[in-house]
Amino acid sequence: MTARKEPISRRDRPAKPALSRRWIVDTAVRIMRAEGLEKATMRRLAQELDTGPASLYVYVANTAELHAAVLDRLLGEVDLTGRDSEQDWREQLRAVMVSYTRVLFEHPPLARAALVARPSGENYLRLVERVLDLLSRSGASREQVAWGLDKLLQDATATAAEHATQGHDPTSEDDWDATVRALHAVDATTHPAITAHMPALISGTMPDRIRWSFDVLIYGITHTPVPGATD
Amino acid sequence: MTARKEPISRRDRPAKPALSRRWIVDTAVRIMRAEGLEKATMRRLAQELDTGPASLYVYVANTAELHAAVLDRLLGEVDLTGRDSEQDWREQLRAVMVSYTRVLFEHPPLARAALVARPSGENYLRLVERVLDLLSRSGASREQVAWGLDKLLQDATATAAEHATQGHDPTSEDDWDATVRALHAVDATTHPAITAHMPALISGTMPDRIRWSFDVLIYGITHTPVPGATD
DNA sequence: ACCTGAACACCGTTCAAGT
DNA sequence: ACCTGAACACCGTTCAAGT
Repeated sequence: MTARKEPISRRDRPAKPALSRRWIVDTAVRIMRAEGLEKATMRRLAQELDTGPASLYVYVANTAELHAAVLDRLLGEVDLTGRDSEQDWREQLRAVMVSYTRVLFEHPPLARAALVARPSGENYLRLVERVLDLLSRSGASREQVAWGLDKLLQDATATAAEHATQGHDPTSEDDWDATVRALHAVDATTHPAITAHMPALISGTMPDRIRWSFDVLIYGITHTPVPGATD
Repeated sequence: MTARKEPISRRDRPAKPALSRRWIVDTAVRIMRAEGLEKATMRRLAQELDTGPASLYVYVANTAELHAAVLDRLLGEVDLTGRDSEQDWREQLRAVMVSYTRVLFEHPPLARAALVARPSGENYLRLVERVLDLLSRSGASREQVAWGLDKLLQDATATAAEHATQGHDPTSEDDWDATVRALHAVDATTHPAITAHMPALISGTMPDRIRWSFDVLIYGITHTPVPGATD
């Protein structure tokens, strides 16, 4: 606690805050919001925190763990309350999933990180608790509810992860466009099914597709028994 | 065609094959099989092809496009034929999806790449054609079949992408383990639903979960009409 | 016209050496 | 004991300059 260094160095710049896991994650979130997750690198973080990259490894094991921590922080923004007027578990669950999807849609690289490094923070557990609670009101078996949770979260996460639009500038939107072009360019003789389904393959707004996916999963989950389940 | 250089340099090493997109992708596939997709970098590829990295950009636009090409090459291994004895479209489709999943499971980084850079190569189109053909035999509407295709491929791709096991050495399996530990450590008072569903949340073998997911999706897809569909 | 050496602007992670 | 400078071993992509 006793100052060993010259007080002058203290006045030169604002007091450098002590490094901590919390402060590192806070900074990573700030950089991600301003410039995207890809800029929240160990080196950049160290620079921002006025230290060397090696120092960060005292508080986080590696980049994957850091990104998992950032994800959990973001999951705190998911709205878990249903509207009070809404009594139906299905619509409350839909609202939670829409909120979760919306949060991930703002940061697709984070959705991709979520597919690799499974989260396990407190906000993730809160989300899991809420989804299980709502889904169990369907009357489906415990096994169906438990396995169904994974499918719901996986579907939303994968949909957000696919939503590339790297810099959402229209110059580099070639990705989905290339697939659409390939589907259109297909020969009707060699690919009759693609030709027959052509308008529908690329139809639908994102909200419509997300709504339909949710309905598909809920219907499937509540009607498909888990193999070997005892109840 | 006329030799301008000393013949001696020709004898020093085997003739350097002419660069081509095909040869680049072949080499990337070879490196991926031997050491994983993460080693199939532009620089490593250039080294392997005895040139500088800049030369590759004459044939591939960037790393994402290269990985998409590698994925399409791998998709050539997906078994699209159902067994002859099997007449049921559902079981034939299941076999195709299991084969697709199996191919991606051998290279999870490729599954992750597939979620980002949508493929559009010939083997991808062959797979799409086959899945649409089989799924349309369910009698579901064109819209349900078209949107259902996306869900089936997305589910299998995301499941493979999640299957991290980076170097499949047991020392770094902390990832899913951490989630399991977090679920177990949860307080029964604050997280009653997690506690109630606990055994089921982590139960099930991968084949059982994959089989159930397929059944959930097929049931949901064939029973959920697409909003605003005309047929 | 076609190709590429060399440079630019970065990465993650480790470990010996400092305080 | 705790922290970190500097190094190691890489990246993707571009562009001026060569053949």
